[in-house]
Amino acid sequence: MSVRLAETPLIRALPLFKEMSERSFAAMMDVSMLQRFPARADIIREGELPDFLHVVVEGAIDLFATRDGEETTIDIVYPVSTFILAAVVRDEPQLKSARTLVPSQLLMVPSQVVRDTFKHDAAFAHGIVAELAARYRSVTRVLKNDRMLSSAERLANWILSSARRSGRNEFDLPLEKRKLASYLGMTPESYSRGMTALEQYGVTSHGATITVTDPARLMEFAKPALAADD
Amino acid sequence: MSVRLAETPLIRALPLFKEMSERSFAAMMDVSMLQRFPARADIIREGELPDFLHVVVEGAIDLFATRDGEETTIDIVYPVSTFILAAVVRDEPQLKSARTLVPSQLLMVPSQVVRDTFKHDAAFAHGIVAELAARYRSVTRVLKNDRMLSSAERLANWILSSARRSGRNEFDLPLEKRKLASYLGMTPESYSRGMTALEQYGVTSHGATITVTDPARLMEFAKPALAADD
DNA sequence: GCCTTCGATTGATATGCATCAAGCAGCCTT
DNA sequence: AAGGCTGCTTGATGCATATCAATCGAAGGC
Repeated sequence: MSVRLAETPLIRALPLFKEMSERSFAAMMDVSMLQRFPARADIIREGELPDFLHVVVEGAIDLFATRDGEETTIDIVYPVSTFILAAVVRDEPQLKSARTLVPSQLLMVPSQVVRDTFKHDAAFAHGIVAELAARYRSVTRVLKNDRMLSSAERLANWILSSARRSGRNEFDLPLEKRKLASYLGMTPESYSRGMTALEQYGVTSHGATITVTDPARLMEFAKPALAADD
Repeated sequence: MSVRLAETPLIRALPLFKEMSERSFAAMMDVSMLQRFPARADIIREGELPDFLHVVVEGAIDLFATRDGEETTIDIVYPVSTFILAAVVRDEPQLKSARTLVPSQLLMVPSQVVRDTFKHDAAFAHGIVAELAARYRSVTRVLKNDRMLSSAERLANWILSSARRSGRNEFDLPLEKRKLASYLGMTPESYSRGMTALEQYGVTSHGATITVTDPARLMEFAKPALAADD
């Protein structure tokens, strides 16, 4: 049940945990678990109270909402970051479900421990504030994009940020196209058509590889004023 | 420039400020301002760095995003609560603009002071965490509604929460219909048509007064699984 | 009390995107 | 190498909602 500190350098380095005292961190790890899950494993379900704060150590997590059997992907989380922090600190029902996209390793910190620790360790509280604020801004951006951009523009903006993140003009899709489509708030069909539409704006794709051949042209189309900072 | 403590009981009672030490609170008020604005006054503009954390003491604030001259209302804030907290704690550009909807009174706390105080006053840090988490969940809900509900369903859900909040089956619109429409992510025309469509589900409206004549029927239509808690 | 103005409504039309329905291609299995 | 599964693409159609345009109606000014 307990996690050895030797296994945690990546976690310790997270903004959320970096500044907290060695003592609280050790105590927290002592009651946490590091667990492996296969691909497509259900991790948490919408509507339930959060038992654990989760940290993605390895793999990828799909955060999605359900209604009438329909799903929409709200966020996709990669190492090393956390999910359902807000539900944990408020101890309120989760608004999203989570499942692994690929085989993943998760650190699970009992949520009561998170709440207790953040009351006693100021540095941890600051980490939580920074993380929550960043996430808040991120959802806000998604909402703005959904409301004000066409599906092709959202796609273009996503390609631009992915290229920027990778530091190159060519990169591979880190997930299924259908998931990406859902994440961008559109159907797989619309994603596909959007992609062909973007060809005239300096994007080509072969299989899972996307190449930005004319970044300036693409930016002109995407008008990435809204694009990301954090 | 400074705010006298006698003027602040409402602010002091806010979850955000309630638990903090008298000393930090007094110091914070000492460098804050209480200011009145007429209706439709611009308060902050998207893209700028936050100079102040704002608290709506009186009136109503429209938080909106702009693009190509188009606007969409992201949130509407009533007394007594805060806005642009996330941008303040991260000291990053605001993602939304704000303007008064009606004559309003705002408390303005210099953002550097907010950041300093939350480093020294643990109780204030906790308040910020709770507030941020609540807001995060609230945007998440809006996003889910936008993605998964039809415009009429969003409207129905909004009516149900408004009725619940007012404690009665009849209530008055607290703002222009066009603003409400934008807030719900639709045009004024769609709002209007949505309203007539809801008549067969137990809602009538005359002018700015909305009456839920058959709550059960309306709930059946709205399927308010996603509705609010906080 | 009438006129002006601005928002709300209603109607007609347009369009973006979803949905439905086949094809198609890569990949795994045998 | 053949078959079949799965996910991607492409085409045809439909629907929800935006857009455009006109009328209506209430609130405020003169």
